[in-house]
Amino acid sequence: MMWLMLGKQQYKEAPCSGRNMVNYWLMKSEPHVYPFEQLEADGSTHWDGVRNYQARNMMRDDMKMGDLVLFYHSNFKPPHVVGVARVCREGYPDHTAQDSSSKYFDPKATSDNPRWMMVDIEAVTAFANIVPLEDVRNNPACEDMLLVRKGQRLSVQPVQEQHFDTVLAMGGLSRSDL
DNA sequence: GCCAACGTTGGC
DNA sequence: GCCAACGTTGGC
Repeated sequence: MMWLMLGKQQYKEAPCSGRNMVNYWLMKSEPHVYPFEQLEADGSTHWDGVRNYQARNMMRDDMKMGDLVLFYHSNFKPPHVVGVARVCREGYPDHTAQDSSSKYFDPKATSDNPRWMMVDIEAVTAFANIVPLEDVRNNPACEDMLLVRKGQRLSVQPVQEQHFDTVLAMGGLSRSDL
């Protein structure tokens, strides 16, 4: 079992070593900025603009090809999980940090030290029905899920396998739909 | 719009 | 290394 520190808090994470091991994640997007429907239309996208070190470190070090991602719509009523995506390119520099015309520009980022990283994800499938945050919170099986932890705000976060399966089922899907 | 929770910055 | 000030996230 691996342990991961998030701020001052420590929590358990599923083992992430081993060649055939699939890990699970949740990524947040504001639907008025980049909705899941856009990912489906695009096929895949690079996840630029993350400017948080913990999220960066996970994209740089931990997210692997084939890892499955719960796609979450934040700043929406109701906030909800909308579908499943998959990591299709592992961590590499976020070029928008070096683009002075980008809103994600960071003057401290250079080609020698890009500072911020991203991954690519591809759409897998939308849920049959969206899963509101409140439903996740009210499901005892999701009690320990990071998403429903008070004060938690990471835009990229690890998900335990049993939580992934639970949310998938709440969305009306099963593994055979992926 | 409010505000709790958290992260970052920078003076000391 | 401490910590106050500030900025951001994101649910409500």
